[in-house]
Amino acid sequence: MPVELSPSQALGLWHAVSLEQVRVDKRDLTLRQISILLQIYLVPPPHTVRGLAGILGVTKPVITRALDTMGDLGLVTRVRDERDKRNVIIRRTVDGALYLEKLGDLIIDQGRKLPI
Amino acid sequence: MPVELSPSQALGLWHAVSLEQVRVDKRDLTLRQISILLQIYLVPPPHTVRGLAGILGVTKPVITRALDTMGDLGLVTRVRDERDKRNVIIRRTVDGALYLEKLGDLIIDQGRKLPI
DNA sequence: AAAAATCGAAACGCTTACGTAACGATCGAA
DNA sequence: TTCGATCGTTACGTAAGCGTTTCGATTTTT
Repeated sequence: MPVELSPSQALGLWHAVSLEQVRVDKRDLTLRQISILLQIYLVPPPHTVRGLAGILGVTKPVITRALDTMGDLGLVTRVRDERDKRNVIIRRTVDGALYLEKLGDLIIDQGRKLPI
Repeated sequence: MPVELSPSQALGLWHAVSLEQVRVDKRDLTLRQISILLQIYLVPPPHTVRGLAGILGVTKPVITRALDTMGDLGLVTRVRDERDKRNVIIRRTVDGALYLEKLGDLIIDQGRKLPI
């Protein structure tokens, strides 16, 4: 059941959500960080640094730094993989789930408010 | 004619669009920058630094810096207001319009691809 | 057991962003 | 005309981002 959007609806939705998110939340995540966060929470685990780097098309240090920052913000955690100790498994947190839950609500709300 | 989205559709859409935008475009704009860009292009002018700062709920230097960066990227331009020379009018550019047009297409495409 | 491959992180120098405070330029009112 | 208010920018020190390269730890291969 796809979602059909007009050009004005598409950008209008992005506009309203981005604006409200900026107003509500002090944390100014980059698009990369948001992508990582959504990937971790919407796609079944396990998630590794290398895997995320490949999916986003960026280098590994980019992922490491994003995880550092979002870790400080409490949005994700890292745990060593005990089966292969070279790997690090990225795990979800309650705060991260809450952050995305609010974002989802925001998208739904702003979608309802769209004109035309 | 509002857009009705389920929670999974809302976050799924955001996920797919963010991910693809990161992959396609090297410029990693922050949510603040994207908000400014959309505000400039979707809301009738004139746009001033102070006005944008008020709308986003941030300080003026934040806007100035975002305009510096996006100006370097060719996404916006600034012109002195001749009627009141204290003001600066932020103007759209061809590249900026192109950037948002592609983003709009991406949102529409990913909306169509949404499952459920 | 030794060598090669792989993982994530750290180091490097540089760029961009932040918040707060101060700035010069300009306008409006006293 | 002078004084205060308002505009956007700059300056300051700090934090976080980048790409590239190197690193230690671990696993796999030979």
